[in-house]
Amino acid sequence: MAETARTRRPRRPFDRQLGLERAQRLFHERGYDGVSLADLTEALDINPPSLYAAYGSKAGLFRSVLDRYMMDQALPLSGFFDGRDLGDSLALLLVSAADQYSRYGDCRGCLVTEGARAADTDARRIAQEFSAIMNGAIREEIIKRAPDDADILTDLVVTIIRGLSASAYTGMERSRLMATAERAGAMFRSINSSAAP
Amino acid sequence: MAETARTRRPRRPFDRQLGLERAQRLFHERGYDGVSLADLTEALDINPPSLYAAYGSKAGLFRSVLDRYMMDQALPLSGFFDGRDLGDSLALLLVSAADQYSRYGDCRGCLVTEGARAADTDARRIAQEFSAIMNGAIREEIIKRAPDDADILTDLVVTIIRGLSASAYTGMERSRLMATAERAGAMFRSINSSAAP
DNA sequence: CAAAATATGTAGCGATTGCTATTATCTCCT
DNA sequence: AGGAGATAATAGCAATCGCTACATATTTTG
Repeated sequence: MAETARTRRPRRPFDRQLGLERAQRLFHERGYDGVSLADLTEALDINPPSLYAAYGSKAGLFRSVLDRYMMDQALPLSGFFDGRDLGDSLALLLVSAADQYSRYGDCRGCLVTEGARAADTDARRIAQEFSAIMNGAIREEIIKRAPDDADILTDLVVTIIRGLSASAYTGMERSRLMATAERAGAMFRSINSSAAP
Repeated sequence: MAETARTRRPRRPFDRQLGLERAQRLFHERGYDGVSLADLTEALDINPPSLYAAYGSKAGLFRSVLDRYMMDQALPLSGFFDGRDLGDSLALLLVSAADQYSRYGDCRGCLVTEGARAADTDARRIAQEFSAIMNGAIREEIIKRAPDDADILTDLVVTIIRGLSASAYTGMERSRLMATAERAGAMFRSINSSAAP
């Protein structure tokens, strides 16, 4: 071809880990549907073919991002539950979630929870896989302490966590979110006295 | 013009109220971002110019839909609060929300709450306007009964409602959602004994 | 009954979507 | 140094996005 490009700009292989980091930030700030390929390639400073070679697709990149997110942002569940009674553990879980969901400036809420209702079918399915893993892990901890109430308690905790994520994502300020989680947690502390039907 | 169309199909003015109904269903099932103009014009059985003449834009149609939704699906707040103590009122509010969010087949969760985190900027802003109205109304009822705790209690109830909407929207089955709301409500019933700091 | 006003259907706009065929450049290995 | 293989950039694909100019049909009005 005639090759207009004397302006062509060769480069060294890009850092895929750094790319994941930047993509995570974007997805977290704007949600899967709110981020376009163009946004991603610009943020990672690469061209579309590189992105596809590295991550397979936009949804594939999202999956890799969620993997990374689960690795280094997943709440240390067993740490919450060890050496505390169930009510205190669940309270701590809620407060920790609220803390994380409002700690990082524009990356509010839970990336997985919010991703689970993307309009894009693939992204939603992927996020819901991760969501099921998280919820299953919570259930496993609860079932050890309250086998009879594990299902309902898990549903309740997970639902409140989803609420915290939603409130964080839609802009509730950090201090109020934390107070909300504290208050919700306080209700769990009386769990042993009010749990029995 | 040459006019290929002897197949052209004239019609009477379309029913805008019925159009709103069908659009509401679509937005509720798939979310704002998940519904395209093509989806809408097909569902309403009209052409794009008619949609724009009637509702102004996709976002304008969404606003009209939310208006309609608030009119005939808004929970009868004052009914919940009259003649009950605050804990019972809030419990009833949660259970009623869960009931509504899981009652209508594929239209799960709260249209306003879910709309408030659309990727589309306009849709999000519009839904958040309505959300603020709803939350304000809840706060007004609470403030009459517990002026000192109104802010935190409102945040807590609203956050749990958001969680119920999220759980419903992402597919939690009705019986479990209802049980979750019941359980969350039960925690509010002890509110008078545990509310004071 | 004809003209004005209103609302429709046809067709397609420019922009953006996620994605890829092809080509140029780099690194590595002998 | 020079060829082989890997990885990047250019350019642009078909499809869809929200939306609109224009012509045709219907309804209302004088």
